Amino acid sequence: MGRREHLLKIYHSLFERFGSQHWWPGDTPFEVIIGAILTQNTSWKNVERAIHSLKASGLFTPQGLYEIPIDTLAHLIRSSGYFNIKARRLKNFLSFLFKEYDGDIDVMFKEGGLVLRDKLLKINGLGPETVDSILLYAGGYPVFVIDAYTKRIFSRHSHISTDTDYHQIQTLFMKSLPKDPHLYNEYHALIVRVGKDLCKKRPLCSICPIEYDLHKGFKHGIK
DNA sequence: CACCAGGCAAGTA
DNA sequence: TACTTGCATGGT
Repeated sequence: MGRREHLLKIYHSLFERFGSQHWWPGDTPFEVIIGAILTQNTSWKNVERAIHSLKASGLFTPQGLYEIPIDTLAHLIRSSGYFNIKARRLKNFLSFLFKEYDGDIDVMFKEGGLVLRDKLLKINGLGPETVDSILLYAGGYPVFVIDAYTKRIFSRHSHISTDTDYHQIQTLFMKSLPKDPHLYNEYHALIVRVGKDLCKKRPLCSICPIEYDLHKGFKHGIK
């Protein structure tokens, strides 16, 4: 079985088991972007509280967050942890948004995917996972998001080695799978879903839907 | 009590 | 370049 078929098979078995994950939770692309920054190394539960606080402040708009003092912003997002550094990261993004696109998210997403990705990566505080989450889940670009769960699960199941870096893993998925934002959306969300409990501790969990596929002949990871 | 959560940048050698 | 550390709340 080829890589494409195998990755699709894993996807289908995950989808069959867990169903649609309805990602990204958020009412607007703006909210998705803010959530992507706030959820860095942080549970989504704590991020929800922070977003709730931001909404309650009445300033949950690009303009509102652009204008409030950074200390006030830090206070509002307290529950998401790392609030000082995240307040700065939000400010960095908003400064970029106003400087480049007059504060208009829709205008920003008119940029080509590769161009926008490079620009976002230059913002201090936005790394590859945050940027790709923004592109896929807020902008609808066909970009596969890689995270700690993806690395852990797919290395444990021998599809990649433990030292395969972000870009290599992303390339593996994107070269193998059809360039479909909906597929990338659901696949990443399902990986997070299965990583949260099933694949959490054991090197290979017998009840993990991915393991079933593992012993069917797919042995080559990259490198 | 320890450890983790939908990372990233900065410091050190 | 390759490691290590700081950031910080809230749940288990």
